[in-house]
Amino acid sequence: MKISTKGRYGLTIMIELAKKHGEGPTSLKTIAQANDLSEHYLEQLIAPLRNAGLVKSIRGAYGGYILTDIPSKITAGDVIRVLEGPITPVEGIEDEEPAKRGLWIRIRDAIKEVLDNTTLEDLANHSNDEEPDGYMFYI
Amino acid sequence: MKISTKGRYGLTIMIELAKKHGEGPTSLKTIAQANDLSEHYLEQLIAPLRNAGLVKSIRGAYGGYILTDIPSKITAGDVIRVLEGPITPVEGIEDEEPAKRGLWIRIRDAIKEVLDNTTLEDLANHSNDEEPDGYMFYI
DNA sequence: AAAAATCCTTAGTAACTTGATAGGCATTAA
DNA sequence: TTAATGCCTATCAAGTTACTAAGGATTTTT
Repeated sequence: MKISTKGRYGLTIMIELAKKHGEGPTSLKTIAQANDLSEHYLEQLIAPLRNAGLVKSIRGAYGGYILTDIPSKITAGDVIRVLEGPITPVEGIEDEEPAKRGLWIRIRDAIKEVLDNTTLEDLANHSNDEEPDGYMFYI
Repeated sequence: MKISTKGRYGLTIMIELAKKHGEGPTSLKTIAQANDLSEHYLEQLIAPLRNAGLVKSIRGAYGGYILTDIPSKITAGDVIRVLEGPITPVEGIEDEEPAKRGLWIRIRDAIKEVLDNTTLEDLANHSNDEEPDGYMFYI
C-alpha cells in the first residue's frame, strides 16, 4: 500500500520543474544534485513522463526539461498515474465480491480526490506550510 | 500503491468469520474452499491475525477460528494494519519536504478514514449491495 | 571543428516481496 | 484410535524496486 520512489521522485522532478516554470529548461543533473538522487535513475523516471506528454525535453548543452503546461494545470494524480499505474488499491476491483468491491472503490475514490485536487502549483508554492502542532506521523 | 493478497485474503477470512460469528469455530479449510484459495497460504495469513489478538484458534478436530470480538467492533483498518503494516502511502513521511509531506498525510488520512470506519459487520452483512449503474472501475 | 553538456536507450543486478508449495508435528473431538 | 484440524519451518519461482553501467545522439559554446 505504498507509492514507490518512482512516483515520489517523479513528483520531486515535476515540482522542481514547476518552480522553474518560465525560466528555461532545467537539467536532470541539477535536480538530482539538489535532491541528492541518482541522475541515471531520474532519467528512467522522466522517460515515461515525456512519453505521456507532461514534460518536453530540450537536448544538447544547456538543455533539460520543461513542463508542457502551467503548474496549476498538472496534478499530482497525473504524475502518479504515469509512474505508478492506475490509482487503485487492488487489481481487478470488478472481480471482487460486492462488499469488498465497495470498500476498494471508496478507498480508491478517497485517494483520487486528494491526488486530482493537488496541483504542481500547490506543491511548488506552499513548500513552507507547516502542519498543526503535534501532528501524528504514525497511525 | 496496492493492497496485496495478504490484506485482501486476510479480509476474506475475517469476513467469513464474521458471517459465522456466534456459531462456533470455522476451519481454514472451509474458508479456503469457499473462496478457492490455498489453505496453506491462509495459514500464514491467520498467524499474524492470531498474534494480534483479532482471532482465537480452537485446535483439534472440528476446531477452527473465531473472532475475539463482535464484528461491529473490528474494522477493516485493524485487519489491514496487521497484514500490510501501517497505513501510509510512503515510508518516512516525516522526512519529506513540507509540500510533499502534506500530500502524503492527506492521502493517508483519506485512506484511514475509510478503513477505520468500515467494520466487519458492514462487510459481512451488506455483501449484496450494488453499485450505481455505470460505476467506473478504471480511472 | 572540437569540446562539453545534455538527453536517450538498453542492459544488468542485488535485495526484497509476493504468493505460494512441501512436509510434518501437536492437539483434540468423535 | 483415528480423523480433523491448528501450528511451524523451510523452500522457491516470479516479479518489483532501486538502482548502476555503458555508451550513443544531439545541441550549444568555444
